[in-house]
Order: sequence, then structure tokens, then C-alpha cells
Amino acid sequence: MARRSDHSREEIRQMALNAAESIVAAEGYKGLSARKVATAIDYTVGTLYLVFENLEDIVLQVNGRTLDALYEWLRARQAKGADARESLLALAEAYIAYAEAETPRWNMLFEYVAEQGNSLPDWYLVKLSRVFGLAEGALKPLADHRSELEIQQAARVLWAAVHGICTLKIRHRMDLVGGQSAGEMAHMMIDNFLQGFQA
Amino acid sequence: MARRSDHSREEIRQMALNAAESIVAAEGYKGLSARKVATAIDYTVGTLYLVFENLEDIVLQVNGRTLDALYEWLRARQAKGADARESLLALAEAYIAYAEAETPRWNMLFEYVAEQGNSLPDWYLVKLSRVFGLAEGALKPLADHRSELEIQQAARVLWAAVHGICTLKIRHRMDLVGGQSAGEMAHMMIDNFLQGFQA
DNA sequence: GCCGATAATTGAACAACGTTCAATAGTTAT
DNA sequence: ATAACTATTGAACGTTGTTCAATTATCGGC
Repeated sequence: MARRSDHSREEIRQMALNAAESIVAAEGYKGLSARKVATAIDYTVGTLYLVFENLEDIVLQVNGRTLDALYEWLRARQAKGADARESLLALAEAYIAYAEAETPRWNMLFEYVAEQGNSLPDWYLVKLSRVFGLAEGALKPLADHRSELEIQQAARVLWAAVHGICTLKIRHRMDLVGGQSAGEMAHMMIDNFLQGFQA
Repeated sequence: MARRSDHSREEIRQMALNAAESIVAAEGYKGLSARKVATAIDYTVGTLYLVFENLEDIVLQVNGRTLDALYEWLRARQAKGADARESLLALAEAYIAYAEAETPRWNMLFEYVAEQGNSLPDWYLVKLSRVFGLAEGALKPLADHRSELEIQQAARVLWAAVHGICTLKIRHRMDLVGGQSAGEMAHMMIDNFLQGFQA
């Protein structure tokens, strides 16, 4: 059966990641297994372990792709030529929309936690900071009021805040009576923060 | 071997939850298994399934206890008789401190995601909202400036924001150059938000 | 003090999991 | 055609969640 050079190692890698993405989209993080991925690409488990270190590695690679997809999604929905407030609102809404549209994929981005406090690989942090960078860019119009460092710090705070709202909403930690939508909460948050920041 | 009435059902329940807490504290969410819990309390797996629905049920019960512990932790560290800003800063710092002190327990609070969009049980949402309520209470001194509803909404937004900062820090999603601490970020967030909110 | 009824507890069984690695079989070089 | 090489396999191991027939301790009645 050993089909040598039917597919290159890189091809197998890409097929496996595609399959893993589909499985996660359909069955969530917990539904992902090495055997399912192998079956989906018509190889056996053993082959997967020639291409990936382990299942965690596959998760990390899929997450890397998700970060790229998220980056493109946000960039496409940026409010070009708008002021800081409008740009940030557009970004926040786009972020929430992505999380709602691709919930399992987006969830996996944060469900995966590195073992015993080990940091994530550098290439992963770079992809992450590229996403963060969009918020920084949106805040740039305020650069004359504040220092470069303050802009960067404010951007990260805002991003983390929007993420927190999004995460609690999607994981049903805010299913309380009289709750606003994630978008409304982000709106309130950004408006008040900016008022303080621009003062 | 069947030791009838050595322990009541409720005693077994409590012993199992204690054991589960220890295992999570030592080995994290992924380290928790039904067999480990059973072994720790000197019963067999089968017995656990007489007391709990399944492993998810155990996780949910432990999380319930964690929410109670978190509530007490925060209440004990409240800045009594302080103004809104000081109260919120104290709360945020206490929240971050809890997450850092009890990382695995705190992580499990959000790693568990209800299956296919099913909401969490009511008793769990009540425990959650009791924690949220503390932020609401801290914002109460501003009640004359704003309506009751606005206070509640602002409290939830602030809480979600602090949670977002905390979550990204602890899960190493902000291991970027020039990063502030979670406390500093929460501080910046609360100060700017309140400035806008009080205007 | 014994016996039959009752119910608490067990532990073997099942299917699925991550991971490994000796064996196998397709490819290439001679 | 044969030998050397290596991509691929799939059985194996230990673990997991969950179930349930079998076992065994307890209790009421004699």
C-alpha cells in the first residue's frame, strides 16, 4: 500500500491541516483526533506522525492558519480613511463577527494552552501581534495627542477588552437577564475609553 | 468489598469534588480523569457514576465551587468605603491575583464550554452573576450621574474587559515585546473608561 | 443466629484515544 | 533481475469515558 511520492511531505501537511480545519469546524476542538484526520486524507495515523510532532502540533498549525484568516478578515473590513473611533468600532465589530461566524475555529485559538507555562513559538506570537497591530494602526490618528508607547499600550488594552467581551458572550458566561449584545458592549467600551484617552 | 454506608452519597460527592480540585490544581484540566478521582477517594469508577452524571458534571460542580471561592476572595479584598475608581481598581487587582494564584482552577472555569451552544445550568449562572455583581456594587457610587441600567451595563463591560486582559496574559497571548503587566493594563482601562463614563 | 431480600459497590467490558515502531511494500539504482 | 532504500502501514500499548451484570455487605423477619 505504501504510496511513495503520491504526495510530497508538504502536500500531506496541507491536506492534513485542511482536514483538521473541517473536523474542527464541524465537531469542535474535542472532536479532533489524529485518526480522524488520517482517515480524512486517506493515510494512516503513523504517517501523520512523520509530518507532525503530535496532535498539539496540528492544533498549533491550524491555529496559525486561523490567525492568518482572521487577519485578512479584519483587514478587509477595516474602515479606511476613518477617524480612530470609527476604525476601532469597525475592527471590534469585525472581530465579533468572525468569532460568531467561525466559532469552533476561533474557540480553538484560545482553548489550546501551552503546557506548564511554556511560551508559544515565536512564529505564532508574530502572527498574533500582526492581528494586534491592526488596533494599533486604528489608533494612530491620535498619535499627536499621545506618545507612540501610549498608543501601543492603549491598543493592546482595547483589544484585550474587546476579546474579553467576545469570549464571555460566546462561551455563554453572560447569559444574564437584560444583557446587551457583544457589539453594544464593545461600543460602550470603546466610546468611554476613547473619551478618557483623548482628554 | 461493597462498603454500604461507610459514606453517604453526599459525603462521597464532597470527597470526589475535593479530590478533583486537588488533581486540577496539580495537573490541570487535562490531567483530570474519572479513574484518578475514584482512586483518590478509594472507590471505583462505577461509584462515581452513581453520584455524578459524567465527568463534565464533575467539572461543572468544581467550577461552581471555584466561583464561590472567587466570590469570597474578591469580597475579602474589596476596598470598603472607597470611591468607584478605587473600588474597581481593587476588584480588578484581586481578580488578577486570584487567576495568578489559582491558575489551573481559574482556567477550568473557562475551558469548559457547554456542548453545542447549550446554555449553562441556572444555578451556575446565578453564581456567575454574583461575582459580576461585585463590580456593579463598586460602580454604585456613580448612581446619581447615571441610570441603574447604565450602571449595570458599564459594570459588565468593565468586568469583561478586565477578564479579557487577564485571560490573554495568563494564556500567553500577550508575550510581546514592551508589554505591560495585567495590573497596569487593567488600571489604564478602568481609568480611561471611568473618565468617559463620568463625563 | 440465620436466611432471604435489598441495594451499594465493583470491575470487567467496550469503543475510542495519542503515540510508537517493527514489519511491509513501492521505488530507485545497479 | 536484484539489491538497497525508504515511505507507509497497522498492530500494539496504555489510557480514556461510560455502562451494567455480577458480587457482596447490610437489614428485616424469624
